[in-house]
Amino acid sequence: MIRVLVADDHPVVRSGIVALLSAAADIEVVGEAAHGLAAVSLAIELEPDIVLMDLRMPGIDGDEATARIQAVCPHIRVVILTTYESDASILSAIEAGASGYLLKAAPQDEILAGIRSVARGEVALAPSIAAMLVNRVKAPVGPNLSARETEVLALVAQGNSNASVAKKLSLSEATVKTHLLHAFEKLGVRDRTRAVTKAMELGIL
Amino acid sequence: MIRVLVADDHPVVRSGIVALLSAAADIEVVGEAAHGLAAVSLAIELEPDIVLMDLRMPGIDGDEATARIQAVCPHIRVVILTTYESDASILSAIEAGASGYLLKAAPQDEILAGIRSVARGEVALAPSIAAMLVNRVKAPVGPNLSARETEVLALVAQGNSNASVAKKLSLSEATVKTHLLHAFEKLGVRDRTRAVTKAMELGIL
DNA sequence: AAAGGCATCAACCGATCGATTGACCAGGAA
DNA sequence: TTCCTGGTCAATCGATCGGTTGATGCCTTT
Repeated sequence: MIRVLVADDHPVVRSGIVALLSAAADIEVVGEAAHGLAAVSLAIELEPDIVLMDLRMPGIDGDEATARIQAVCPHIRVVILTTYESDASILSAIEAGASGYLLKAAPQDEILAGIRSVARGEVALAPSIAAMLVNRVKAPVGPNLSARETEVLALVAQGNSNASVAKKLSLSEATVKTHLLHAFEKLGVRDRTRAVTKAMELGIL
Repeated sequence: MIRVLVADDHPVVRSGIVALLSAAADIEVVGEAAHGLAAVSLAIELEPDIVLMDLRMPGIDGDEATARIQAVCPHIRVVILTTYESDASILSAIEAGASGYLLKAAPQDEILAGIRSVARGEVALAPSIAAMLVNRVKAPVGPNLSARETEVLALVAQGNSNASVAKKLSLSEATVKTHLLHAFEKLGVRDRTRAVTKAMELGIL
């Protein structure tokens, strides 16, 4: 019997998940949490095999909750079940120690299969997520702005002029320009405004 | 008996909603749709009292589906049940003809109460939504960019120069500048880059 | 009819930006 | 060591932008 703790701040969604899990003969829902903090304390108290967790929750979010659970009880495996499939959220969830990342949009048996996979010690990823991660690794085409370049671009995004950025970073204006130009090249862009929007699209800012 | 059609692309969520509704003695779920188009055709076919609809759906989204249903069957009332509470999505849903806007984060009985309200001909809004609308009306502090200003700013966000924007909109450069300056004023900003990021923060772009 | 908001355009000017070129230094990889 | 990357800086110049002022015409509201 796989013992599962369900954490989701939406009552409707939570009850839907619980109903789905309860209907499976080999899965037992041992607890429910409505926010991140409750998920952490319940996980420590109940020691479930798996925590099925939403990312967006009031207070501390799924990432943070996952990290805290992993810090105390590394044997508990966390599976993220969420609506979103943005690059950033997936990566940060996996960094936080999640063993699975499933989408609410997935068919129900896919979700059940994912939970069983993780219970067996495997890693469960939704197909679209897996594809995305493959792309990440395969094609580092994602423009790697250096730390400095990102820093400069972030200040530009806030409406600072080159001179203003230079002052805030204790640099010469020439250096700021250089960093920006390098960022432009990497982003394939010709002006600061587009650089900022593109960086945002790519999740760099 | 209130006859309800449930439209949501997430199986887990949909079954949760259906379970909730079915448990209510005065509500009957007459159909389920997994995407916007199905919601429209099922609504027309089944003529439910209420369509309970998610906003984000594959193909045509909740807004569009709502508008189409209202166009054909204005007596069917649409209630949006979603995760999001951004200004823009709420307003466009209401514009599309929705009679209610509830959040999945709400307690279950609040959702049921909302459906019953709409069935009685009232308008049901989640408390936080209501508060937001009040603020909208009370404090038009939210910068209202004119259509033209927004259009210009959007092109600037894509990296277009003033001249380039002028060309694309068949305007003189002078006019583009004027629009941008007005946008700067309204956004309380001094340069184009910050204007773009601020507009994004405010959900204008 | 008058007033105000919006869109349109013009001319001007100083400030800023973007492009280019070239330079120096530190640190890691080959 | 040598090569390469990343960070630092400078000088210059044309292009672009932002601010300002002022003007016209079209709506809607009053």
